Amino acid sequence: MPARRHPSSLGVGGLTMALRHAVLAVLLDGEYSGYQLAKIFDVSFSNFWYAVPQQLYAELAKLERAGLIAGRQVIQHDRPNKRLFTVTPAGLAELAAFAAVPSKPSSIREDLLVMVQAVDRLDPAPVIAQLEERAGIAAAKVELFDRTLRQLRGDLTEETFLRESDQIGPYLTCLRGRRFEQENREWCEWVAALLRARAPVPG
Amino acid sequence: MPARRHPSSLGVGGLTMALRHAVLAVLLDGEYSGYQLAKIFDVSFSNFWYAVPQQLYAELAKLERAGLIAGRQVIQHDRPNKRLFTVTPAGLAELAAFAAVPSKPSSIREDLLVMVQAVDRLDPAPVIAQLEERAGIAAAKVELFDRTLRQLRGDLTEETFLRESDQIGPYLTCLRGRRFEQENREWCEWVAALLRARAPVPG
DNA sequence: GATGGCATGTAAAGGGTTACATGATTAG
DNA sequence: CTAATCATGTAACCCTTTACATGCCATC
Repeated sequence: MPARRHPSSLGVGGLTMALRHAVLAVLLDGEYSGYQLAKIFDVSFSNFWYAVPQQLYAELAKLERAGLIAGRQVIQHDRPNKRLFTVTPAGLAELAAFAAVPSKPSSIREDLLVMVQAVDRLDPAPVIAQLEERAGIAAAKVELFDRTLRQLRGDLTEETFLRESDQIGPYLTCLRGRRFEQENREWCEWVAALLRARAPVPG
Repeated sequence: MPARRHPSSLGVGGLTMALRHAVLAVLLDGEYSGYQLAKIFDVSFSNFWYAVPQQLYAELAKLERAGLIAGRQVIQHDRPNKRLFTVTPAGLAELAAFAAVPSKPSSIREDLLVMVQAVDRLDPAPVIAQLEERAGIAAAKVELFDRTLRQLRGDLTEETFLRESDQIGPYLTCLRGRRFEQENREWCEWVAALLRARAPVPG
């Protein structure tokens, strides 16, 4: 049986490039360096994708080799030099092709939910502690997203902004992030209170 | 040069076995075969983790070798034989250790959000189509979860069930899944309508 | 005799996480 | 002098995904 293999193309034919399109989408907003992207994709800030710096530097290199982004060196005297990247026409075409293909719903995979699933047979105390901590983290993200939303829409009301601005994509994804974290917060607080009421723990 | 390392190492012999604990948590509810687990972890059913059958068979083999679960052969005459697995005391201890370690928030990684992020520079029509399709999928999952919740609580009201049952973990995670899908549905519908209003498309 | 559900895997490729590594400049 | 921020990577390992593979039984 001859194994049919794809020549592991560095070029554009790939089907499931995960990070690739997220980076392209962010770079549509403007020029960024790997370091700046790392902050945008940081777990405590990202509203639609998460990645660590190492991933981003590797992906930027691949994207540049594939001609989907172009980098330019920026000499700085007060700090280390950096390279800023922009999306090329080929990169925009790649994004358009990506958006035309039906996407699969993302997997839910959350360690905290695994713990809650098993909580009937475990000591609830550490689970309660983690739920309460997570509720706090979620609340902080809600506030962060609210600040980001205010900044994005400037002086306009949300309604006006969404009707007239030509850059609403980041606003819409930020709104989704806000809703998710708000739900997360409410659920964590509610479950923590419930578990506390059932099996009171000191502290 | 001796180790110059960050003080942020968590210390606990940190292997990040991802699926492992999810499987253990589900097997706490009772005996299941790989095939049955595959249905529970299926994308269209799972409320807190998602995995394909191949992953599960591999993980079950590893868990059994590690002594965290025990399998027993069940001879069937009307259909192929199967192996049912249960959690061993060592497996329960592993879960308890897992629950005691602070968990990190899960990454948000959603192709559809990447498309919305970039929608200002793309043809909105396919994005709108996908948002509407996703809203329908989310609505179906909400209904599925509602049926599951009713089944889990039986004749009891939710309040009574949550106060008195000794198996509320699966119910709580299912509630989280329901909330997530409901949010998803509302956001997708809202964004689709907004994009339609801004750039009317035929159809 | 074809389809569909039950039941269990192997192999290869792709993507993500962790650990390790380097070096500049500014603020305290 | 120390820490923090800026800036960029490499390497190894682990996890996930996709494709391939097998075989039984019941029903239509």
